[in-house]
Amino acid sequence: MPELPDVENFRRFLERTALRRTVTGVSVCDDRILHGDSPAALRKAVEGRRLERTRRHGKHLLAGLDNGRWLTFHFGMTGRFETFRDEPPRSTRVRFDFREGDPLAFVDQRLFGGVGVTENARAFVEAHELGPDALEISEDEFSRTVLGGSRNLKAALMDQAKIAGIGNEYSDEILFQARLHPEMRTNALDREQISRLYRIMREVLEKAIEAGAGTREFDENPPADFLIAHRRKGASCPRCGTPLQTKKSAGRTAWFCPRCQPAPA
DNA sequence: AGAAATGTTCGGCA
DNA sequence: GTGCCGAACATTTC
Repeated sequence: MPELPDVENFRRFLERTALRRTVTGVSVCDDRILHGDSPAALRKAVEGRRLERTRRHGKHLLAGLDNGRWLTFHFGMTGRFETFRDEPPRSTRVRFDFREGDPLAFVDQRLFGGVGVTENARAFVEAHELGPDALEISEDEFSRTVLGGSRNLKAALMDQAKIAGIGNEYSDEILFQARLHPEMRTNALDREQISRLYRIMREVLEKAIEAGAGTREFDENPPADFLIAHRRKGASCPRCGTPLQTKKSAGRTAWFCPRCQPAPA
């Protein structure tokens, strides 16, 4: 679930709770979250260091330490941060203790996320073959790289190598707001449609961030015109009431309104 | 009880 | 190289 808007709010949360604090302890509760790296190496790089800055690229979050290294976080499908006083929350995989303030838990029930350390933030982004962040990409590059070629439009929006940060849920949301069918071909879009899609992509992501994506607040009170909250069986289009349709492709489910997002010719 | 959900990586196919 | 597909990974919820 965590996509660009969620991770942006995790970044802001990390700034509020951990920035300028010194890490006194790192406890790895489940080694699998390190994807083969050793808990000792993580501890050695992080313990005694101060968190000085944060950065987000697509769905990845990095936290800069005062030794020049970066803590890296990916949230997989169920990852999130939580602070606590006494007992760490269930499914805590890594626990960070600070000189002052409450400890921080990296929680990830399904273990698809990851925590690590890297020497170089830029090299990290390159190693993961990530394209520009979805809120940084220019309209020109969006048009040339994301929509270049001839491919399924929804798949193009989710291609992290071309544009980083959009996953299954937000690609559905963007296409719903743009009133474009997920199975349109990228080369079928005209200039005007491309411009509009680019603008709506930014609006959706920004609105989701401001509405608190990734927090309980968002789950309880998602924007009323968003499709996201309706992505479940038996739901209808929040705009016209038509029953939503799904289309499965490569293991992902696309949700869309057959009336607002008519099938390509 | 079995499928579905989600993101990334990887192997296979045209 | 391009584009698409499904499997694998782990876990809980329907």
